[in-house]
Amino acid sequence: MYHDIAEQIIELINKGVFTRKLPTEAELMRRYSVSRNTIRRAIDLVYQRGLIRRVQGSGYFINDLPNQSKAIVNLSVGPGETMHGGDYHLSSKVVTFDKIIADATLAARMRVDTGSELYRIVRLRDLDGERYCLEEAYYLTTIAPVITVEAANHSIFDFLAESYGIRVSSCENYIGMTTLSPDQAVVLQEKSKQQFLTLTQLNYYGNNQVFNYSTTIFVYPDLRFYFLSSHLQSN
Amino acid sequence: MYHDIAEQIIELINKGVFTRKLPTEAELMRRYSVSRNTIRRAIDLVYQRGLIRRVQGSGYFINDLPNQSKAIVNLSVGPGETMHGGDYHLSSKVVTFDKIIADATLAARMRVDTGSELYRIVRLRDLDGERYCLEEAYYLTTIAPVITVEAANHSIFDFLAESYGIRVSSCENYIGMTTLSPDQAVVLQEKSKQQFLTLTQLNYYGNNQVFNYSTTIFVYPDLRFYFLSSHLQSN
DNA sequence: ATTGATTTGTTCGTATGTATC
DNA sequence: GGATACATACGAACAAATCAA
Repeated sequence: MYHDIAEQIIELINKGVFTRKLPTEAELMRRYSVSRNTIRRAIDLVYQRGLIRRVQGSGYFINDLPNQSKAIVNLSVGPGETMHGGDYHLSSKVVTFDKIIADATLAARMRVDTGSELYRIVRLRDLDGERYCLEEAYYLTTIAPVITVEAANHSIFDFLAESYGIRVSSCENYIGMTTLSPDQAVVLQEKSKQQFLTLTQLNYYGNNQVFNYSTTIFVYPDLRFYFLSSHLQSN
Repeated sequence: MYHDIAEQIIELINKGVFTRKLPTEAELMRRYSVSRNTIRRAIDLVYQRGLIRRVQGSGYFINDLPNQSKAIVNLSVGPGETMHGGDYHLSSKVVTFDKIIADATLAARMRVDTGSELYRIVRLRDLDGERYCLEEAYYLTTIAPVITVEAANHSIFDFLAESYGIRVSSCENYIGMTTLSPDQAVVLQEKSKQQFLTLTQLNYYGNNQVFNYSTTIFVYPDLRFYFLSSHLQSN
């Protein structure tokens, strides 16, 4: 339930219903007819998404991300809706779609046995008509025996959720830089010497297993990754 | 209290006392003589640091970050102890240390008034003797009237905590790429055409105000930023 | 400047649900 | 099916920071 409440609050923030602050806990309790604990858990989720700051004695303040950059990818939120703001269109074109056998390095990265069968899906993605990224993703066929081409052209995660009830529980993220391989340079029509931001993600299925490994190369100009981190306070 | 318990658990993970899994909640309750709620809150913090995965009915599994890269910066943890693992030495050499007046763009980024007085501290940092990063940081003098050179050569955040009781509550992070300015190229002894990873951070003081703004350029080879994100599950 | 009300933070207890083993 | 282990939800009390009269 607190998940639902969190989503509703997030939607109200994105719609601009809540601007500077959230309502107080007491008011949210009345609004949703739940206990304080439940409201606070919902607010935790909103907070973890990097949308608010919490100030004891004062309230919950909504973060207004400054436009330092044309495009800001919010990595605190789930896959598929990473762009900050909301009004944009992300399209996909499948470049490669086949089954492969995991070699030693790929198996190590995905923490599965060498020889495991994997779907390989390479997609070229555009953001509002402009070239956005090249994504190379691997899925364990033992977990998702069938993935359709339609799904690959839209949202694979949505497909997996609907068909197999697979939901991502947590995701490890690695950000770095890389140059393009000759193949990638051709597909992306970019120079092979230039450096690009890359995001490597390891998605965990509920049963404590990696089911997806992906590396995404971003060619969108002046891109920024955003996320909020909260800190432990020793005393 | 759950902060302290979280730190102890984290230390036990880093020391290798807990390897594959954490003890069960029930056992941790006994061990620390606290209620289940408190243990769960502590575990929440460990989880948010990206150190464990949670699996209902089974337990808490410790993440073992693979060595994809020579250096992995864990951004889920606080400033000053960002490197994964623990056994390393980060040294600082102050390049610039003065007071300046915020111009329009800097003021906008820090969300303060134009004309606010700021400390500017530029530091060159080495990791285990190897050139690591160039950090340009700004601090509001209204919040920290005096910052010593000694502090700048060591940990400014520790200094602020001890002297003024300032603790970071939350931190916005922006990751991108940049080329070096001529000055920066000279200081770093790098080519001005090359691209480098940059991390821009906005640290919030408890009272809902930005007190620190910094941009760090990383020149360490093959660096990766790591963090864990958890996802909302709609149903 | 102090007090009092408001608002979030922490901790306890309890009960029930759900996934895993 | 039963036991174990984590997830969710309610209620209650007090602490601590903030804010306004």
